[in-house]
Amino acid sequence: MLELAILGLLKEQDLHGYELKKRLSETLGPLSSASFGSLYPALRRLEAAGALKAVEANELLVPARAVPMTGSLGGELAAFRARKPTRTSSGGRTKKVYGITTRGEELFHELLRTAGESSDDDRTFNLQLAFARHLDREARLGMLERRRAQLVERLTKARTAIRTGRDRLDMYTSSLMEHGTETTERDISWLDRLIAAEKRQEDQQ
Amino acid sequence: MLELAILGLLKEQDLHGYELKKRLSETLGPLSSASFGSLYPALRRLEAAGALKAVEANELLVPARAVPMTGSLGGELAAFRARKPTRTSSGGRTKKVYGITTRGEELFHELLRTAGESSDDDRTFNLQLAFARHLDREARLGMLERRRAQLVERLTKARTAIRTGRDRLDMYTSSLMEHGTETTERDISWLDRLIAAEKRQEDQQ
DNA sequence: GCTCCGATGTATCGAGTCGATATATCGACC
DNA sequence: GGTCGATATATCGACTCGATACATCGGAGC
Repeated sequence: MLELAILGLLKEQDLHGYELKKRLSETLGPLSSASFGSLYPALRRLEAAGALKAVEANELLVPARAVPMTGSLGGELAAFRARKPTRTSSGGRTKKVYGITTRGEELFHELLRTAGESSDDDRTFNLQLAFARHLDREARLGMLERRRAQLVERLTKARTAIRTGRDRLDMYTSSLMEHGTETTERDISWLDRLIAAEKRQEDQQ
Repeated sequence: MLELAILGLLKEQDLHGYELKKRLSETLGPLSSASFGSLYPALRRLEAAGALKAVEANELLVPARAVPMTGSLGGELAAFRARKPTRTSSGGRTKKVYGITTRGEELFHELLRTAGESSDDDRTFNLQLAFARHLDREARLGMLERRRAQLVERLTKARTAIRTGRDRLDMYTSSLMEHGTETTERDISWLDRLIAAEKRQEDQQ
């Protein structure tokens, strides 16, 4: 769900593709990554869906030297158009800054609520949690409980797999599975702390 | 690296697609998953590369009732050919059992050694470890150390991201990152135990 | 000044994966 | 006899990744 990440970041601030990519890999760290090969198509998809609009197409090709003091807008435009053909095809230093639309905000909340309902993908949940502040307490609690249930199920299956494959499993595989279940247990405890904190705040209102 | 998982499973036993899928999602659990949409193309790729060969195309369409006692092989074949066209296109209960070739064994070891050299993908490493028993101690130690280095780097980046984004981060995101770094720390400790065990055995020889 | 390099920036391509779906058979249960 | 769920192979469209192409800018070094 790259769309969710894009919309979430653009909700806070208008950004262009390259900057978006940097924030995805730095700020959101390994929670989302994403490459240009998926980012730019995603931006076009979202723009086509009316969730984004190109706020500003900042042509950095505009020379630094001052434009003649005629104040003529026509001259500006002519110069702009004249420069365009120098770009043989795509690319270059042209910035395309995107902003989120009302439709985009709606889509964002839609994705934030429903993503991860089917599919217990870790990265999707991380992304949802990273933007959980945009949800009301009830939806947030629902999301956390749903995730908890998924992890409990995963734990059950993992334990069954360990019990079933006893003896057949070599040292490395069993160590891997053991460590995996411990990690899942800790994830559940962590979720429980988040849920408890959420309910505490609910009571205090 | 679905190929690695397939080759690893077929190294132990000849299997057909559906059974392979079951083992991938049950035995190897959430370490690998894989869907039919990637499994069958992968099988065809491996077969085309000469890493696998179809050991047995078990036509379950063969009727259970005994063939007339003529002992005529020609009759058998004719009946077999006659039944074929009843399958309009693909699918059905026909089993195609695959076996690994010498070329496949080579490819397996190649993948086992080199996979995960670039890209610190968790699932790839898990898969490598699950088949680590097929490597010699030296290669195994190298693999573990390489993974350790990747996790340490990930930890450093994560800590920098937390320090950099202090204050700007809301409660949910910081909790997520905190929990992420703790998990990575535990992964490193676990790796250290595996490395230590490996070196202990090395000494005892 | 000049040139080369690395960061900035948009974009596409091929290959691989997923989830959904189509097709078909089998055994079991009512 | 008829439906249902498991077994089985296969493809489709949508999405993602990593590599690559193209293009410009700023600075470091000569």
